[in-house]
Amino acid sequence: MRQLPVIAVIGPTAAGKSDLAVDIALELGGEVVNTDSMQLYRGMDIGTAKLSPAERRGVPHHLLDIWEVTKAASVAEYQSLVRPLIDDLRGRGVVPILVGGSGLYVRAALDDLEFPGTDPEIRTRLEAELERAGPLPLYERLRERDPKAAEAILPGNGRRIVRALEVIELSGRPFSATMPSYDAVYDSVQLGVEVPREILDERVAARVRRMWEAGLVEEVGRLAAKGLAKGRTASRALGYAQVLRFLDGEWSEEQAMEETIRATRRFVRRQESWFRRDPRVIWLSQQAPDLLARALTAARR
RNA sequence: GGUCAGGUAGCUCAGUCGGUACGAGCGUCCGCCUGAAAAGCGGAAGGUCGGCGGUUCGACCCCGCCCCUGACCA
Repeated sequence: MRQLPVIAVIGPTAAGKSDLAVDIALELGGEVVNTDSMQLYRGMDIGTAKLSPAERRGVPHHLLDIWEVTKAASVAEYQSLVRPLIDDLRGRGVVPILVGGSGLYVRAALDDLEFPGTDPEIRTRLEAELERAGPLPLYERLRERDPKAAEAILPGNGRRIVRALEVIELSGRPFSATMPSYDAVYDSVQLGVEVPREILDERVAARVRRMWEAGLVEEVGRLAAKGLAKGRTASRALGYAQVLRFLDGEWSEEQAMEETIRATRRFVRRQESWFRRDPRVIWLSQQAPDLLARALTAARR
């Protein structure tokens, strides 16, 4: 019997990916693999809309709750965890069903992406320079050393410029040598869950309000005690960043909630434009009554 | 009823001592980004400057009347 492809359920926040993934898993005897950068954090449950154990309906979920909030997220590290996991599942004849809205993480799992390494010393030095002189001098240097990379990165994007220069210095090769492609390493199918924008925006607002009712503020308070504010990435997560500002007295609670809705909407737009450009994605309307059937058809091709 | 303040981009507001609105932030739309990707970066579209008259070569800016909003007085 032919092995089923790796399935990835992608799409914007609040589109209904997690539930569909469980549906598919139950149908195919698969297991779920998280591709969401923030659900990797332990204790970040309400704000990341992590499925509760009951909602997982007995389907094993992998790569949830593996990082402390003080840990800085890293795609490269994520890749080193997810690849062996996928291999293991396939080895057992289990269909891996990836779910999550972190586009780069999905690519890191599925595609032939290599992350050239990092060096704290170089990184620190470049970041200090960025702080001191702004992005332009760094950008000029990048243009000299790697014109192709400079073309892909905008002059004001300090963070990306620093990373490119770091890679060049570290590897002695141009950053552009390892730039992305759409070459998959697995036989895979990406299912994009699509929701009309107006409806999605409403779902986002409703979901954020529900998070508040479910105790997001208390959750953030608990994580704050564990050093959330010091976490370079976790403290920036949608909802968490805003509640931290509320807890600091900078914003009212109402304001924190409104800002969370606004920021989530912006995020949704970015997710859509990221996923839209990948021609391999098979888009399915979340509204279709036979969504699961369509998803299974697409998965079996 | 009176006094004062104000009516400029979808929203909140700058601005022009009369010479084609340099507007800004937010929102909207579009896009970019390989070790922070729920982060980071960029581009675009939006205005007959409350209405009607008047003064002027020329008014969003001056004058008159009107409408609307807010505060205060009665």
